[in-house]
Amino acid sequence: MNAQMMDFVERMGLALESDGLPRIAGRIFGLLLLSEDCRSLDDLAAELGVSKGSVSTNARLLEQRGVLERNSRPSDRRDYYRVQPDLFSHTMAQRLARWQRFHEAIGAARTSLPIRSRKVLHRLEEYQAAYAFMSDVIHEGLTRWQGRRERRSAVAGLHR
Amino acid sequence: MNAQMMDFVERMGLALESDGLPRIAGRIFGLLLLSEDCRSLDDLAAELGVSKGSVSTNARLLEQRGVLERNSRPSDRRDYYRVQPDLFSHTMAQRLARWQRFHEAIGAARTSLPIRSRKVLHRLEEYQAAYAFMSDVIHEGLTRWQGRRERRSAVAGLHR
DNA sequence: GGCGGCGTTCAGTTGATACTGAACGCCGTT
DNA sequence: AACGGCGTTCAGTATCAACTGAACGCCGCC
Repeated sequence: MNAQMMDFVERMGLALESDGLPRIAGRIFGLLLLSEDCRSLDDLAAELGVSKGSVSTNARLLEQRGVLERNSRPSDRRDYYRVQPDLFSHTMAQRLARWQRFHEAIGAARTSLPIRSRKVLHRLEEYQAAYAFMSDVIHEGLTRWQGRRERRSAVAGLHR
Repeated sequence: MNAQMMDFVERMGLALESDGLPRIAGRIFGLLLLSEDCRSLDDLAAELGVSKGSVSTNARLLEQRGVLERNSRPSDRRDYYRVQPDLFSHTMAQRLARWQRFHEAIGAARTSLPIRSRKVLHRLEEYQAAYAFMSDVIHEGLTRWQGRRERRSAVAGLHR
């Protein structure tokens, strides 16, 4: 791994850290983003210079979040990781889900809290309406994008 | 402040904490979300049971992020805070901006890193294309929503 | 010019969590 | 059945950031 790649990996470490993930998770992600093939845990640990335990924990974390994909090979006990092929849709969906929890908290407050002020009630209603609207917009956009994607890969299939 | 409100405030504290902000910032936000009028720093500190210093720092942080708005009153040296009236658009724009930084890092990698693998190159290009597409979708949706908002408030103005 | 109320700042403490490294369990092989 | 390679787990450590509370600077008022 050359210096520029290490730099990129490190930037990804910080980027995902600011997203609430451990820094090593970000480094794993960055490294796999630049990797042609799947990589084993020991491979990742060696390349990043971190302990095997950290790589194991964080790779599984990223897999659970839909960022990485774990593969196995015949007659090989090792686990291999690579970035989720449909990375974009997964991370987008992930963000939406996290956002929705916030939205639900406001909804619960609006219905179950004894709110006297009309101004406050109106504020919460408006926020929820805006969320619902944008949620639809984003979901609709995502399905449109996936449609394009499938069409393109179908065409690419024909060219093979 | 009753128990249910404290519960909501606390939930907001955790929610914004998972977004990279201090917990107290989330609590301030939650409290102001349920408040009819502006609140002074001392007021917030007393109601939340935290130090004045924390409230000062975190309220300014939220103001800088476009979440809160700082007001002043004639012949009163105190600062008053309330939630940004157009909260939704601001937080949405904020999220997009943070996301774009991530996107730019990938763009820089794609152009300036010596990437041999076509597979990797294609992966990065696809991610960027998806980002560009969704960024447009979201921006377009936001302006549409703001249009609706203005029309509604204009109608409300007629009814007054 | 002293005084009190206000927001800000900063050193110190506390609390949380990422990370290490060693121990462990599992399993196929010899 | 012992061994080696693999992933996982966990106690211990180190690092980092939030939060406190006290000191500070500013400003209008008595």
